[in-house]
Amino acid sequence: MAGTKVIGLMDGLFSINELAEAFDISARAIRFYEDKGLIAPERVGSRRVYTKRDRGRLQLILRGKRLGFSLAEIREYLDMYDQDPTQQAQIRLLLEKVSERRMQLEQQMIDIQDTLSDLEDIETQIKARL
Amino acid sequence: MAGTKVIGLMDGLFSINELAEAFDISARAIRFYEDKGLIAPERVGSRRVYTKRDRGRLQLILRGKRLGFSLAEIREYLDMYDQDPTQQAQIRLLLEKVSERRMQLEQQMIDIQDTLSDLEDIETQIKARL
DNA sequence: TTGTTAGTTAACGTATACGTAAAGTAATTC
DNA sequence: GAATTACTTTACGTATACGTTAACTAACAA
Repeated sequence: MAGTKVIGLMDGLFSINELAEAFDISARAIRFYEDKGLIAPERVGSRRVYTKRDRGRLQLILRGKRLGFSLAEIREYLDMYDQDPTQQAQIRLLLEKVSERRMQLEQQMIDIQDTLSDLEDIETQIKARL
Repeated sequence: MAGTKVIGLMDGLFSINELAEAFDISARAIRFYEDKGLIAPERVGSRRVYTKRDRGRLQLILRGKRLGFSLAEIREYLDMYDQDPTQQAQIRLLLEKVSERRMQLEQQMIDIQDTLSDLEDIETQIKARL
């Protein structure tokens, strides 16, 4: 079973390598996310087959990573999405985390500015010596 | 020698714990940075004594960390600052790195926006059910 | 003199997120 | 039927950034 074409996998279905390529990550990474319970594709024989929904989850995983959340945290939020979306308490918790992250980003922006301005000073000094 | 007050340490001089407290990091972390060659305080006996300049370096280290640079990278840039500041090539390299980081931050901002907007959708749906 | 405090070095331990073989299997191609 | 392709599971390895004892030392207070 493993190592076959599975004939295009039908519409809206993807192989692990298709997703890996699409998102520019390794297949190993995707399997790792599965190990950690973040995603659970169906199997055709032993091979993983991903639906559009799985693809969407993967996208959320990657967004979470870019935001600096750990896989464990991302897992919690994915589970949250799966459950009844009326669980307001959890949504508030997520809102809090996102807002924390936003503050961090704002600090980082300041750091970038400070660094750039240090660099400008140096460049100015260099030019002054010429 | 170790375990003394060192009588305020004079003006503009700091103990490891003073710096740890000031920057809200552990003394262990500061020693770790020293191990990695990012900072090199003088000793009075066996105890570390930090000057204002050391303090400045520490601040740069922490800024670098907030920007997502590894300690190894930060070390390179600190070394750069130490050397002749006319080494334009290195400054350009740093400018590149900072600019890369800026792009990442911009992506993160987009991710934050996307996440917030997902959350808004959920909240809207919740309210619609009431 | 005995604590107490504030430090020291040395070294093993920990978490996260994969990378990287190694060895095997199944379907398709030649 | 042999080779190739595209997977699969298992499991050890790696990098980063410290945390955490453990055992020791020196100055000062009581």
